[in-house]
Amino acid sequence: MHTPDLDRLDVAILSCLQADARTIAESIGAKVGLSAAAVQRRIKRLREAGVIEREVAVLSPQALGLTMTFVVMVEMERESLAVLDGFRRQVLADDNVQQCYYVTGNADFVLVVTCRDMAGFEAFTRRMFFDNPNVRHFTTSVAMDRVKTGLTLPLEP
Amino acid sequence: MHTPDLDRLDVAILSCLQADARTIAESIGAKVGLSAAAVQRRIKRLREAGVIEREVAVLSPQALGLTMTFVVMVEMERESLAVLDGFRRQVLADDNVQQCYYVTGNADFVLVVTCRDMAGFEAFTRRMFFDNPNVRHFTTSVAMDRVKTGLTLPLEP
DNA sequence: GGTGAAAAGATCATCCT
DNA sequence: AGGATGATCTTTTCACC
Repeated sequence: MHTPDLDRLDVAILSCLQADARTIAESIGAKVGLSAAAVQRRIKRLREAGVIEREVAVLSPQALGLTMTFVVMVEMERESLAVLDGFRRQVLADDNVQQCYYVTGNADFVLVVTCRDMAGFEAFTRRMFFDNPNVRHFTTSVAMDRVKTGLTLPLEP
Repeated sequence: MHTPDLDRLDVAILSCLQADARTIAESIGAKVGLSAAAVQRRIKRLREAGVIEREVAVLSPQALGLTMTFVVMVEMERESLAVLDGFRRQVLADDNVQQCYYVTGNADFVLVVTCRDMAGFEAFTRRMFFDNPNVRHFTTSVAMDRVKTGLTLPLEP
């Protein structure tokens, strides 16, 4: 993915859409000083260029009974490609893993995990860590508050 | 937020919408065995109940030139309510902070930060940490790979 | 929860600068 | 080339069953 030829208008449009993907083209146009049709065309381009990856519904974890969030730092036994790739696949397949980053430093992976309750998290640690001989160590932090739940990217340098 | 009265149909609808918020009611209806109008009505209810918090466009960090992602653990000087709240506000106001969790354990906050480059991250650490006497210590992990970038919540227990 | 008409929005071709 | 205008189709919305 390359060529980010984005002018101020594009940025303004993206800013609207990442706040609310259902904002109609007319409103966006009024805000940025463009006709509705022009806005639509730009949106189409932005979608095709992959700048807008997709449009999704953000669900309330609370409403779904997922009241607990954890941040888990995972350290692997040996950092072989096979081991890392295996864990990666496991992470992608597990619905309780909301996010996963492969990082430098002491830990190898940082996971954000949502669970219904502590029992759910225990079950998660079992299948994810204890049943996996490649996991050397993991450190759990319980999230007391989701201060910011990231979806919006900074559009201006 | 309460009332989680979600039947299988609701869950199926939510599953479609969190994958693609632009899925039209007709397609969803065909998939779950409901008329388009019925699907729309349920979606409206889910929105009003707050189960669907919002619908957003997911933008490509790469296309926006935000090639670097960091996971930062932050430890505050004193855990007074005023200090924590001040930092919270700072985090919410900073566009480079994609996510922030207030957690138990050694660290007080876990941040996911996106930046254009290392210089951008340095500027970030300055305004966020070095210029803040309440920050005792922070540990940075550079994300080499975003294995999973969380938007989908597990809908089935 | 289903059906059908009306309203709203997106899409496309065309013209304009 | 990029942006405005108007016809047309799709999708949502709402009354009613």
